[in-house]
Amino acid sequence: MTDVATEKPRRGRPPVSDEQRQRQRLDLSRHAVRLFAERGVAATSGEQIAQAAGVSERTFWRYFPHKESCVEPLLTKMVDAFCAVVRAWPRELELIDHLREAYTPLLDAASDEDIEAVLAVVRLTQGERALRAAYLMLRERAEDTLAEVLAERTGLPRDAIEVRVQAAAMSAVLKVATDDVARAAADGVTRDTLEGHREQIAAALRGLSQVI
Amino acid sequence: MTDVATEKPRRGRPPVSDEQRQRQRLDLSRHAVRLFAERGVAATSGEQIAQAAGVSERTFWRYFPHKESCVEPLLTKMVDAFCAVVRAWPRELELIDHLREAYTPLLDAASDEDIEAVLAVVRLTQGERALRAAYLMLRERAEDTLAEVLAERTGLPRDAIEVRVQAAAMSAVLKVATDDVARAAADGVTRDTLEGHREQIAAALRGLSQVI
DNA sequence: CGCTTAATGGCAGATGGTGCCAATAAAGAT
DNA sequence: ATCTTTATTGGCACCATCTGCCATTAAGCG
Repeated sequence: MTDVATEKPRRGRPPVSDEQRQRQRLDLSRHAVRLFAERGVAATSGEQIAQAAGVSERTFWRYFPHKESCVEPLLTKMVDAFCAVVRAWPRELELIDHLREAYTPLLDAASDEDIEAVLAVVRLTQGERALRAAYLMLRERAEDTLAEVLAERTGLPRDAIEVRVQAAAMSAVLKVATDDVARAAADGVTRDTLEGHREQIAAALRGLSQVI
Repeated sequence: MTDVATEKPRRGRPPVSDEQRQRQRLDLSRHAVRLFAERGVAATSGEQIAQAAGVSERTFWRYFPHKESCVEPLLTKMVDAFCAVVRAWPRELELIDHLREAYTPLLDAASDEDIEAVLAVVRLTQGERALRAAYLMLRERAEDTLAEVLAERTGLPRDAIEVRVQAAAMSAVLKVATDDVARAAADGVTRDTLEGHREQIAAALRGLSQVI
């Protein structure tokens, strides 16, 4: 066998592409979040979300295992952006400096027109327990990515306690700073609020090194 | 009015004491966790938990708003113990030293005969998504307590970003170390595993200060 | 024992979420 | 164009989760 996935005569309807599926999820996500914000999570039924997005309730439940996971597609945008920046962290630079010059995912409007939506979701998680739980789970998944980067950097094994605790701490920094910027953006996102975010992260990192 | 709650002729059946209620919750909690461990969360219905504890399903749902919150009474034991130790942190001591001599909640069997049960729950949260979410929510609530202590110590306001990020980081340290000790205690809790826990926390704290 | 209030249990009902099957859609083969 | 094959969708039945409502019971007190 030269390639495992090579010889496939491929008959019948092909499965939809992964990007296609993600786009569908994102679309459903947007409708769900809008409804969540308007009337709260408890008062929004899966049927209503499905109807708003123009699909049957049954297929809605196929795209999301739980109602609260509707926030994932939007929230991962932010978390993934942070992880990507950390992954690109050059050895010779201090983290704080690297972030200052590379972490602009919220400013880079060209790369993401959902900024307001993402911040709105983060704000929602501050009041809706179910959404907060989903958010925290997402963050913990992201810790694995951070741990991998840190492991490579320090030469320690991926599951060394130092590595994992540092990853968790970095994640905490982003969490606190993000909560703040989301609150600050409650009434309109201005350039200032977004630029303030980087300074928040910087301040948080400085605060972190003062631990003990 | 000398006291707000003073003049109460108190007629009719008195409400049960708070401790009584907590004990009932803890009892339900133990049954629930045992069933969760035996057959998984999804395969355990509220009705079964109620039956095991000898109450009606209706009153079970009055004690716990969600099935997963059954783990709270046991998990708070551990989180609260940590918070209490941090609260007693004397100004003149390094945190790491204070913890070394004061953080023995898991060793102090006299104060808590549920050690094994607590560790079992932590282990459960590592495989059951729903329980993990409840655990993370609990931890985030505890961050407020930690933030309060840190605020008092540093003189900064309770909601200063440095304070909150340090609280989150401390919480992360405990989380990672606790996950480890729970895993280590998978086959029986020995004195060694428990004493190792303090060293885990120490190692984690050292790792934390190396961030950047 | 009556009176008052709190806790409990039972029942109905909406919502969350899954398994199953029929219907439809999208491709290649004939 | 039609047939065959496979993937997605929708509809339906069904169990579990959780809530509101009311009757019943328990616990105190005069």
